[in-house]
Amino acid sequence: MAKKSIRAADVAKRAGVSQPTVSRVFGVGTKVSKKLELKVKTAAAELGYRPNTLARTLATGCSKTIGLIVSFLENPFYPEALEKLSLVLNESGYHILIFMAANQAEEIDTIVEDLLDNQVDGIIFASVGISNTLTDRLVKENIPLVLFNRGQDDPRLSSVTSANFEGGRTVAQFLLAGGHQRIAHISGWQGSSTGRDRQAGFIKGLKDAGQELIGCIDSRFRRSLAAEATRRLFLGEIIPDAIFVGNDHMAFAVMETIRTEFGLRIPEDVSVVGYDDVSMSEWPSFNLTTIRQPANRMVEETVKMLLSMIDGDFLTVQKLEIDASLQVRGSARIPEEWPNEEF
Amino acid sequence: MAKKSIRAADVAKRAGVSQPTVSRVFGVGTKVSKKLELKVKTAAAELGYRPNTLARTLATGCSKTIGLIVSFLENPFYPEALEKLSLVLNESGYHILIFMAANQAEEIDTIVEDLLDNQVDGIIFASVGISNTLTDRLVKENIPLVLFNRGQDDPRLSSVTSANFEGGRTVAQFLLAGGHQRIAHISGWQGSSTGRDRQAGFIKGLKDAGQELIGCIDSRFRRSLAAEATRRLFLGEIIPDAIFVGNDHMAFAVMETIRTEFGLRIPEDVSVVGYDDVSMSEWPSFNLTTIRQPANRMVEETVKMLLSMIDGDFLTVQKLEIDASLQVRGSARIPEEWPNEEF
DNA sequence: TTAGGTTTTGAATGCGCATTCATAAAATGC
DNA sequence: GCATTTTATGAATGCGCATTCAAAACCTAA
Repeated sequence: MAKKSIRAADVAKRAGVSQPTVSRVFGVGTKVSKKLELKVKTAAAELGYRPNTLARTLATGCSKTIGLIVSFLENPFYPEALEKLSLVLNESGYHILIFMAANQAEEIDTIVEDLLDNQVDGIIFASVGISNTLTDRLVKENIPLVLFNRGQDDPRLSSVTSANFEGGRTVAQFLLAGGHQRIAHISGWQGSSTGRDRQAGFIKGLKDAGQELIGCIDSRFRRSLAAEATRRLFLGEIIPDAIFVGNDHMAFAVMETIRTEFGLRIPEDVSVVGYDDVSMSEWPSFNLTTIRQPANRMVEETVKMLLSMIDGDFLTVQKLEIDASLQVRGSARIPEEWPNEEF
Repeated sequence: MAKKSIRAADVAKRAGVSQPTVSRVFGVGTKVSKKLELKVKTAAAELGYRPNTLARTLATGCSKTIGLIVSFLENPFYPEALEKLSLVLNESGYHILIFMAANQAEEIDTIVEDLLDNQVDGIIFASVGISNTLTDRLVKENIPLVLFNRGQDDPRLSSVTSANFEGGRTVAQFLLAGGHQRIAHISGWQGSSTGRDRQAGFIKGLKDAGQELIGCIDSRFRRSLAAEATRRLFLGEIIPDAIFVGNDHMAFAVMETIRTEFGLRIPEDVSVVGYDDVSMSEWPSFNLTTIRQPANRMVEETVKMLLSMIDGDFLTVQKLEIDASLQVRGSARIPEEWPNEEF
């Protein structure tokens, strides 16, 4: 059907050399005399030759593609990260085989099988967890793997997250400094390290000052659940004067619910703080005070880590936590004495 | 380094058959006696054998992966579409090699080369254009290709869009029926068919009623430009009482600028209508009246079209326009007599 | 029972490239 | 100028699977 593609052998014949020579010209780290190289290159150009990546992969065992499993794409943090990830990986000559996943273990397993069948050189899990048995397999098969924005206890797993615990604590200090007395938390999924750590840090921060949460609801990073949680909080006995929400995506829903369903003002009546600092946070409609999770750096570190694992440096296995600082905007009362470092 | 992988030949030896027999068991449309099939399958299971997709691709010339080039990921329409695309393609047994692109011809060319080197079976361009020379190449090389949410005149190109012209016209009729007198348009990129068609339809709709735009600014689907355009419009001599914005993504910026910078109310002072109906449109903060572009159907049709082209049915080449209806919400004055079909 | 026909199966080959190994060419030393 | 080391090249082989083709096994009918 399609016109037969030109192979290295065709170029070789035209250039009057052997096929391996052509292969060497287009390969990396292989040497050919200037003279032949020129002949080969012109012949290749005349024929419009391009090496077949697949054949190369089959021969070398290295595909220059990495598998990416991502979920929660409705949270703008992930499209943003995805875009950067693509950029950085492409710069390093890697391709991305992408899969969307709900967060079910069996589904992940299937996807990973699929990735392995396709000979990916490494895998990035963006905001998805991995089962123990799957970890066993991947480690045994020596497949480099990094968890992005999600940590797991297993010491064999590398991950890049922000300093979620610290971030949560910072928020607590900020809200306390603002004199809030009735603080609640609408948390991210407690089945995820990010959700747990942010919450734990937050609670710790309150506790250190002798305060306790007046309410804490797991809304699993979902807008609808966050809105529902907000309703429960504001229909309760004690209504909060501050809410820390597990990520920005949910925080927007919380803010809207507070405003439209309860007619309260932000931050006059209620302070809201989020986590992520997605670009939407600075939209005037939200102007959300939030913990800035630097997607750029997280992506860079993720790729760096993965690539060095691919290069065989398994000492790279580590759990990296990127600093996460508070981005003060207008959705939460600003304490008088708060150090105004940001801007 | 990694444990040597088990090949079909290993399974064959263990099952006491030949390698081709194993190949036939795992291939499609190939027959093997029940007896041998069982032996092979148990042997394969015992060894944990999985066929190497790459080798298969090399042998068959069909990779079961499609290349996806996408830009404007900051517009939530595309993450939404991407997610569905992934779902539908995976269901059909296809994988996605994804590339982000700014919209520059040369960059696209490079990406496409890359895709071809990787032997993709087909390509989807999501919201990116394609040059004539590239079209020539792809057509000559017989690479199936579908443009998603972007049309081009070239008769050799397939595309799936919504009925942008009609959509634009509908908005015009809606705003006219609402009695608006000073209507402006902040358009999508006029270098894209979507941007042009929506604008053309809108203008036509106005013209048919004897009205004209009081202002029309190309904001190239970008938030910042849309905000800037809004400022220009509202600082002008005649202040609009209605604005049709080329997509929701920009419309949000327009609404915010109108509210926060000019202190005007929507829809009392100004009506705003968008295009796409991304999920954010129904958030209370925006409650945006907009043209609903059914991502689900568009994705399904795109995949259907692409797959039948891959199956060799090039009669499938066509330009498909999906119906786009108005989703009436609260961001624009609702005419008394407007047929309330939606919900 | 045997000729003719229908399936099944295996040996051989190719997909396009990289790599080992042996040989030829060039460069170096004295 | 010759022996020795270094470098450049080509023939052969393998990556893992699918497919052609011919041989073998199985059926069917008379």
